[in-house]
Amino acid sequence: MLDHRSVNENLEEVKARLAQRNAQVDWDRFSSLIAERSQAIQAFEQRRHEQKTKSTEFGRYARDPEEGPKRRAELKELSDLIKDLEKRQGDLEAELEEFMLHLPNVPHSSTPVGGGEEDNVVVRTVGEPGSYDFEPKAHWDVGTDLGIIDLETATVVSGSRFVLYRGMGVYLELGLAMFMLDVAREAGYEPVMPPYLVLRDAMVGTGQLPKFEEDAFKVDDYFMIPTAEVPVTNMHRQTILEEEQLPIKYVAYSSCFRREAGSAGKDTRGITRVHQFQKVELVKFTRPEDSYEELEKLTANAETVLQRLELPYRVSALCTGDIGFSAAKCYDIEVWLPGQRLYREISSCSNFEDFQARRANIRYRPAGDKKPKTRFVHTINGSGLAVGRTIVALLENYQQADGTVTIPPALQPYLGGKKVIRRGEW
RNA sequence: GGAGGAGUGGCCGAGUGGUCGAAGGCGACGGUCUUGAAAACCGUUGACUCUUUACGGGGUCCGGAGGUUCGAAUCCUCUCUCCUCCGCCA
Repeated sequence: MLDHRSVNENLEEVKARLAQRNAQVDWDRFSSLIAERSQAIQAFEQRRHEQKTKSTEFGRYARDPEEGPKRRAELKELSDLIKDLEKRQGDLEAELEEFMLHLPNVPHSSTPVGGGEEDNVVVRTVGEPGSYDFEPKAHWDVGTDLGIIDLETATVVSGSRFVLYRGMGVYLELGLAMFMLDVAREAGYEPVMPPYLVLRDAMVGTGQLPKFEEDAFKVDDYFMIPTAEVPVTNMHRQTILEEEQLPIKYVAYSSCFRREAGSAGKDTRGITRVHQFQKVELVKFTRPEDSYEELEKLTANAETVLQRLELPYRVSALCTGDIGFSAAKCYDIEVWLPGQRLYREISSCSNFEDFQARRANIRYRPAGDKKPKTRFVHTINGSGLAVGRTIVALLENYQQADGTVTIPPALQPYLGGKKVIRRGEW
């Protein structure tokens, strides 16, 4: 959420910046809300002050047969008026809050300006796509032939857009997760396994709600997490941290659940877009002045996984038209998939600045000075990595002509020393 | 699920209708004293928000929401969380 005061102070600039990300905003409504709210608050507070003064004074006259009833009646009238004023103030504040919750974040100055995916900027390409003396297959063929990905059975059990891993597919999933956790641990992240069901407030805190409710699965009053970013970022909601604690770094392993509303027909083959997948997520809480440096580091931490797995990839800076609702800056890490001959997103690393912190009310107290005012932290997160898509990348990049898949050395210790995945072996 | 109990400032803990944002203690910070430190003593010490160039002046918040009242930390209703006992359970 943006701060309505600073938006109001920099109105023209914010208008222009949000227009770059194609946000439709009723700015006239914003301006009138600001004015009405301020007016309502002042009216209420003025009367409230009057009431406090007179009520205290009333104590002296309460039992006076002359003054008592007279003053009581007068105060009753004032009290009724105040109730109306208070309600009006509350209504306006709620309306402004609702308005602000629907505004996306302002893109950072380093975010490329552009209308859509085609305007994203590749900032680096790492590793060379391998060469194959046969036609590399897509992962759905490789995985199905090996018997480690069973899409047909998943459909029987749960319908479309689900995956069922079996045999070595299971160990691949868990081994990769452990490997990624270790990479993050080396970089100083504390491991977390969060709840998969969260309160509505948590979803509002990280920006999934109220605007994107149709994207989430709901169970009773709970929401199923679309990413561990939600429970992990909200670990510190409504709290004031000490500056010495920052940066706080967590790595979480969790399943993620997404409706994939609005992506009908997109990526229907294979396991790149399913309703449930697992992901290792990196989350940081930092001082504002450090957040962009920390974003670079976090992105590098995610890249380490690909480098050790020796998978070719590239990193793109998303443009203003393609960036997520809550993000000010975002890098996508895309892994090369020879079977499909394309780069596919495997991680998305974003700096939200204080956008989430303001929603979830996550602050810190600067060290040093006598009476430091609390400030909002900056939050950063990124996948490190999406496990399912990493399996996709391994299957497509390490497939052999005979249908087997070799396991990169860095991962072998996590798979009991196994070097090759063969059909029927687990 | 049933029966009790409890939620107050960074922490502990008083406070059952008015002058309470809230005693007292601890902690932290500043100062006096000291060669230095400790002790002692004095002082400061919540968040948010409106208004103001500034100085300042208001308002809100005692788990949350609503209600009663001229006036609520205090009374009422609902709700959330935690603790104890019983039941159930991976």
